[in-house]
Amino acid sequence: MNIKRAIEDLIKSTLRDLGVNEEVSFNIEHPEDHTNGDYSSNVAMVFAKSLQKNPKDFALSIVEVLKEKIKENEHTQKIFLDVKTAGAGFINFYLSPDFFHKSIQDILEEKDFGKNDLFAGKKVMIEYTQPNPFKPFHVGHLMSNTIGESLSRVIEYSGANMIRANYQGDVGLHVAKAIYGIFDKGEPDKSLPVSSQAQHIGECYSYASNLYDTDENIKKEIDVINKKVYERSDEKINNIYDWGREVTLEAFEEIYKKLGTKFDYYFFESEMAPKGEKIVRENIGKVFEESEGAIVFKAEKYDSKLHTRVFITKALLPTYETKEIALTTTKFEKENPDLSIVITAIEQADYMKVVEKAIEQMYPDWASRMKHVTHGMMRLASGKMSSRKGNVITGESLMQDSFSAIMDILKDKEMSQEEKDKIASVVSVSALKYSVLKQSLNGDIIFDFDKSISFDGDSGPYLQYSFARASSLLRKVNGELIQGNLSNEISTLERILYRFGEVVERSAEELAPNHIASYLIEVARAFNVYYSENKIIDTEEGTSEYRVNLVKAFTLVMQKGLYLLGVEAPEKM
RNA sequence: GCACCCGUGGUGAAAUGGAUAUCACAACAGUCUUCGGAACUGUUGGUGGGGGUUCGAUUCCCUCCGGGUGCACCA
Repeated sequence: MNIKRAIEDLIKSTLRDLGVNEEVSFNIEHPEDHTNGDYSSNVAMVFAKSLQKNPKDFALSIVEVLKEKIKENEHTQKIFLDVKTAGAGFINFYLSPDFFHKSIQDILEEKDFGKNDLFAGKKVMIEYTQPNPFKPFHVGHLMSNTIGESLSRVIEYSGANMIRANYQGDVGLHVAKAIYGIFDKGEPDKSLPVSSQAQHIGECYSYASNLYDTDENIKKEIDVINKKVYERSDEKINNIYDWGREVTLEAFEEIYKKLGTKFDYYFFESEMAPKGEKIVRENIGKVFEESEGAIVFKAEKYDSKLHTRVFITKALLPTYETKEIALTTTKFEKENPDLSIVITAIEQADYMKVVEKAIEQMYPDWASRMKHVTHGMMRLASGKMSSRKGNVITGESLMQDSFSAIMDILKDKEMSQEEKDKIASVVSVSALKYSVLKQSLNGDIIFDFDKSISFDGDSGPYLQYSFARASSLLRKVNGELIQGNLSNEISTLERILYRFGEVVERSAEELAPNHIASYLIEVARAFNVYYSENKIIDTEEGTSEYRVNLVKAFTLVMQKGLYLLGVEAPEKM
């Protein structure tokens, strides 16, 4: 049952009864302090002004009618304990113990508790991660992947048919740099795991990249390699290219597996260039124009805040912008999604607006279904991370360090090595993902290694720990359970578990996973407090069935919530 | 220079225009015969400056200051 919607309906019908026909939006929210009710509405204050009434008085008359309506219906009579006014004109709704007890039962019984239909019947394509073969998989990619996977799950849970896509840059100058570096520093030992080989290639890239900026002759050599890669005219280069592309892509695949992502589509820049170029050339004079020898799109003609960008260089090479057009049209031709989301760091924001404006001129219907979601940059204290300069923390090394730190904690626990590996992997991924997802997407993340793998307080492992603790508890329950009288004292845990669905819906609506993360922290805290204050398994008095159900409901919500963040819920850790 | 994003305790963050601004880390003080201490309880400390809109502003508008990102042939 959707209690929030029920309250909204009650208020609306009350307003009609009072002769208020205006359509003004009002809030229904949870007061921070539950002594102010489980739900609270500002409806009286919102309408007071236009109706020229005193908000407190108006609130009182609304409450009077509300109470009548609640009494009229047996169902609502059971749900609400009280409705009253407070403060400047708030109307506060107090839910009954009955409601809370029933809500625990609902969580246990409803198969997809917390689901909503915001995206019901919609096909949504989402593109995220976008690493480049021959370059390291750095923490920025980890961030994009984490956000993309979580959003995918949230939208999916809101009813959509999700299609996950990745776009990888397998052509361009960075490839030539890496190949030059491999020529100079040698190939890695091919018996090593692909991740080590990929790491070597990444180092070769950074090495050559520095030389490219500082040594004029080497720059020329790399430019020659770049041309040869493009033409596929040199067998030796082709061999290295084919091997390097495969190895780095395989290494990415291992990372995706650890992170729990599986893509339905892999798009490559190499496939997009010819198609994009054709589209751009066909629209010269209509959308694009020649300027200084290049083919450009003057976006400022359509929107003064945008700027001109080059789509085909005067050396006749298609740019990233052109490939993006091909990528977009390919997506719509293949899947025709109702919504096409692309997730990148915010540095791409203006670039993407220009490209979207160009697409709008040619394919207005598709353009209207595009949505660019940006997130802040991962930053180090020392400044921006750049794989070009080599001052990156790779996603791989970070995951490894996090893994080792957890192995250290597990070393004295009694479990098999295999079990420890599994747990360390699941917990380390959650530590990293949570540190990204707990905050809103805007704004940079100041990257602090110790905090990103912190295991207590506001962290992913804290969530998992509380889940494992509850699971352990449930394993120990045996024997006859006592029905007993249910208490009228309602714990914080009971007061927030039923809100899960509201939080998921809000996250889907705003495309903001951080709401789920902060909700889960509240839930975990509430559980840990409940746990410390209440005896669940009671060998003397007997174990209460309701308490066991409450713990069960907690594990179900936590498990589903962790899933939506892209994290597993281990029963032991 | 222009555009966009961001300024919240010492640090990192939360808060849909609402009530006494919420957490975590750090610091300090407790809980330890534990249904799993990766836990629980408590203390100290905060909205960059100035205007405006509003019954009410961390939130919206203007301005200044500070940080980040982008602005023609890279991706």
